[in-house]
Amino acid sequence: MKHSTKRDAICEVLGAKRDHPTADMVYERVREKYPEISLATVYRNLAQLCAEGKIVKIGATGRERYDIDTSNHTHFFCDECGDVYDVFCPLTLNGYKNAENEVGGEITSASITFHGICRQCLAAKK
Amino acid sequence: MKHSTKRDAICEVLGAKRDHPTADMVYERVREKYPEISLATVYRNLAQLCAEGKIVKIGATGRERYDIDTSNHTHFFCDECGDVYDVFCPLTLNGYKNAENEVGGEITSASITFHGICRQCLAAKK
DNA sequence: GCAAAAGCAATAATCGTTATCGTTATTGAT
DNA sequence: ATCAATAACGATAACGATTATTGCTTTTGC
Repeated sequence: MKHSTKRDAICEVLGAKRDHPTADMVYERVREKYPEISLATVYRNLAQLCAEGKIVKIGATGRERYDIDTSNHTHFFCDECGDVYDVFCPLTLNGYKNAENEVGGEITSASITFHGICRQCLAAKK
Repeated sequence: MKHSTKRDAICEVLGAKRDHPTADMVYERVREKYPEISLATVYRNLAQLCAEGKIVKIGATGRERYDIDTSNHTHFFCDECGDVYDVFCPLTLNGYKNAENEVGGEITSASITFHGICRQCLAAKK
């Protein structure tokens, strides 16, 4: 992979505000610096960075979101505003081995996601 | 909600082979009995049944899958063949409360999904 | 500097899903 | 049984997110 100014800008955007932006959001933010960038370039580079393991795609149905933090952590989706927050506190899943026995195959990963209402939306509701 | 022959057929298909079919798969299977059914009708009824809580949509990025079993259980996605299997063995998640404290909001649900290689694909690899 | 390879913008195309619209089936009251 | 209200229907257009294509432009190793 060659060096690219646009890809740098995309990484910079992902690092600056870690709110797990969508491709569109990344596009809008990069455009502030490079107004000529194309949405296709954003998609292409996001896919490329994912393939390289430099960023991670968060499985959000309908609209994908991207996270530059590839360390092991969980995500909390606010069902009210749609924002995504990180959860770094340690979580343990018991019964994992039984699950593997039940399916008979090999479980390579277990993903946990939280849904609910975030602090701000909770406060706004009162 | 009025009674409908097509909706019955869709439920029947979902009940017959519980392999968590996609809308397309449901469409193909219902067509064996009702060749004139439209894909739109399938989507419409699947959405309706979901809204009624009669079936459940499995969050599979890109292509949704449907499950007539609304009881609490987990899903295992085979990354090789794409099939989805049920996991009924009990799982417990520790650290849940800490997560809620960390985000400050209210966690209403936690979803767990497994990924890996199913029994068949594992056997085929040897 | 120069040529090869990767990157780029613009845009067309694709995919899964949803909305629209004119017609048909189901229902509950007569 | 009839009839009007309304939900459901099929066909298809539209939609939003993403991917592929194409012809041109940077970047890089030499």
